[in-house]
Amino acid sequence: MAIDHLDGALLELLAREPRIGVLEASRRLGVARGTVQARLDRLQSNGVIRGFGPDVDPAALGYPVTAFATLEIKQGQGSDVRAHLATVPEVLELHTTTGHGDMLCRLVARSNADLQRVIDRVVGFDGIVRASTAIVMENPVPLRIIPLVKQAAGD
Amino acid sequence: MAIDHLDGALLELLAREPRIGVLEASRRLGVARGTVQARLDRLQSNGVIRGFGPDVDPAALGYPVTAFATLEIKQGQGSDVRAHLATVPEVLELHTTTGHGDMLCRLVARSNADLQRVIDRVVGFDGIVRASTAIVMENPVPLRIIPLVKQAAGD
DNA sequence: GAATCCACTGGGCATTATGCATAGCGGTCG
DNA sequence: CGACCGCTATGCATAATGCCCAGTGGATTC
Repeated sequence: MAIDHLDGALLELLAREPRIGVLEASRRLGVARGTVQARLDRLQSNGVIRGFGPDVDPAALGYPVTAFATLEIKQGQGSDVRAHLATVPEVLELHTTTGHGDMLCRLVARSNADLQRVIDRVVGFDGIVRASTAIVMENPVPLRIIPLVKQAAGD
Repeated sequence: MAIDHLDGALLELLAREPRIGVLEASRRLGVARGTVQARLDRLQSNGVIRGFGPDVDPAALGYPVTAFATLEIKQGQGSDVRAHLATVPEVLELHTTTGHGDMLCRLVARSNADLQRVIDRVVGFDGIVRASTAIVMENPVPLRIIPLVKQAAGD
């Protein structure tokens, strides 16, 4: 669970050059191959590393528009709405939250016009009372984890 | 840019079993090794595949609390605020948006109490007028891309 | 219709990485 | 003090990689 400095360096290295193997990583870090292998195994069974899935850019797939929708749900309809949203490919992520809305989801679309279609599909469902959408213009900080890893490693 | 069915199957396979190599992938897909290699190269130079970075779970790192904060920014202070937020490790992601707020950011924290510290650090900056935070309770749909890939591949 | 292009196939080859096992070497802790 | 643990270092058989090439089938072009 706790991450030491070597784990942090390993994660950072993997994040920067994901295609390197265990051997190459051990050379870069200046430790033995077995050590890297053991750390990697531990990080994965710990759940710190969930996987190495390909990082796919929706924009390159033809979905350059991203938006966040806050949804208000009719009482007791939560699980129906979850199931409904899970069937929409353009829903990349869904959270239930505290605060003014009940759910927050990340959407992508082919264009601003297409976003209307996506939103209609998302909110065209009985349990959803209201939706408010924020279209993403810029993404100054893309999803990142390294700064947090460094903080977790350096304490 | 356009994704065909083989590309889709390859992406799906890589997402499910990221550690397999080119050879194994070619066996699974029933195509020649060179084909898989060529597709992978193309997908990467296309930008469809950004990389294969390790998927790190903040919760396993000791940050089990996730929240989304909507920020209202003083006119003209945008770039200062962006720079400020980029220095906070707990800010995993930052977007500028249309709508009621001006920015939306994803935060993590060690606990609900710790979230207060993070928020204080985030909003303790001159250009930020107001912040409203939604704490994530559940994550029924974790960040996913496969359904979208399938849709992009199957048209 | 014929020539051309292109992606895919299937094979070969040298180099490199992997998985697995071994033994030695400091540390820490009961 | 002895046991344990993580790291180092090395060896070896197996497997994957990067790179090469010649051939084939389908689509495009002239």
